[in-house]
Amino acid sequence: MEVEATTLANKVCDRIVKDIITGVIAQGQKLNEPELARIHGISRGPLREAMSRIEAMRLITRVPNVGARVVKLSYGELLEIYQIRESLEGLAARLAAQTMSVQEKSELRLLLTSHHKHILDTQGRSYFQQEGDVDFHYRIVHGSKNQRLIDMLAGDLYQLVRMYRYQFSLSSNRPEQALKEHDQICSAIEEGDGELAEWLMKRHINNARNNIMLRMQAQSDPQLGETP
Amino acid sequence: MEVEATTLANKVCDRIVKDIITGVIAQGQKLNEPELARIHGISRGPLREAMSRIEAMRLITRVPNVGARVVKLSYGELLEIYQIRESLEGLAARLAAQTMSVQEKSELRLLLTSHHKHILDTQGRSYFQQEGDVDFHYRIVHGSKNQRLIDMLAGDLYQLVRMYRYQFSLSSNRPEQALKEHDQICSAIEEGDGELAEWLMKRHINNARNNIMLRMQAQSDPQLGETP
DNA sequence: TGATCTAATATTGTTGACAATAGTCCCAAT
DNA sequence: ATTGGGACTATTGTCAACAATATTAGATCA
Repeated sequence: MEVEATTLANKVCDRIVKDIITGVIAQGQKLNEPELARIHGISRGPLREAMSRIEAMRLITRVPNVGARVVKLSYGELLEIYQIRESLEGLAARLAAQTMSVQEKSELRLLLTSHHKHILDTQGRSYFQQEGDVDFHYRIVHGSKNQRLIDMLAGDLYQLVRMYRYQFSLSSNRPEQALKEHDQICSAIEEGDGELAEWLMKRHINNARNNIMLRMQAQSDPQLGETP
Repeated sequence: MEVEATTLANKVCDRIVKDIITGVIAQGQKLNEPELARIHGISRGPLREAMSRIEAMRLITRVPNVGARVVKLSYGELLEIYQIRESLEGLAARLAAQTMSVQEKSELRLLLTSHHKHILDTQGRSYFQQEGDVDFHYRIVHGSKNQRLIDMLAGDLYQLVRMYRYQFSLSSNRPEQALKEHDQICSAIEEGDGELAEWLMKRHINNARNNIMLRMQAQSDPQLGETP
């Protein structure tokens, strides 16, 4: 049983990232180094290293001699992310269809059936659905076997997406529809039809993006115009 | 005249990145912290922060308690990068065609004419051609106005591409062809034809990728098969 | 001769103190 | 009353020493 060697900076990095994503540390909040170090029981050295990493995944922004703040989420940024996801996950789906092993494909199908069951059980509304969605996309990305693609998506972007879901309460209000789209994508992958898988995935993410834009309008309409 | 405030870690980070890209620090080489710190005249604290950042842009890999090494370049990784570039820069070209200002478009065209002149002058073979190519792509990416896309491409991927060009001497052996493709892309952008710009950009990068694969085969063929 | 254990060395991880910069608060002057 | 300046505080940036881990070299035994 090999115990994974790690460092204080790593562990604290993970904890802080989790706190940021779940909103324990609010967006836009200033990060005070001595305070954070005290909270996590380490000194400022490793803490600063952890913060460098968190900065690299763009969860915080740092200004020299001033300090670090948690990023402020906006619908605009979220749309940017979804544009990129559409492109990259389309690619991932195509590659996955071409290179996934039989075992990987059957595991993906298994995941979908369990999601289906879960949606029926909870009548289509549950927190778990969100993480399930991430799972599905996560597996396809890994199925692409393109390590850099995997790192870009699973490493950074999905963290952001999870953060938005937590804090904008972006639970999909169309779980059945999403599941159906997942099912189509899965079928295309099973059949090794890369082109179709890519097309379906892009449409799937574009649908989600449109969904976000609708919500965005609904939320900004009541205030009706910021400048007369 | 506002002097940009910065930190030792930042400055040293830039210098080390440059050394890695240009091969002053060879691929696969171990990075010794005390030695590096001495060379750059700083202590290990800021140096380690710089290294964290360099790790984040995947120019080095770190193992806890063991140390950091410069990444080893491989054709496989390069192909991975080009797959991603094809996807993302296709997107960037489409967005650029839709959102670039008149001024940006004319500057892009100006850049191309200067490239054309330069190719004629040097009869199609020069180091500058490489950086010129980066310039062209760089501008289109910025024209997309998608800040996250800009960061992903200009921040990390292009650094890698430049590193490969330096160390694999990947000078394009088809500068006239590349210029022609650039010209087509530029025209599509000028006309605001996003779909065409995307398609052309994807084909352009795919061509470059095929070019790399050819060279890769030519280089590995002589050894003929690693396992009988 | 070769392998394995052990001690010595080098390198990385961590800490607390010091220096430099930015933010604040209070006071005075118009 | 408001604005400008200056001292004070808080926070970030940097350093050098210490602790923990990995690597290396040498010695011992089969």
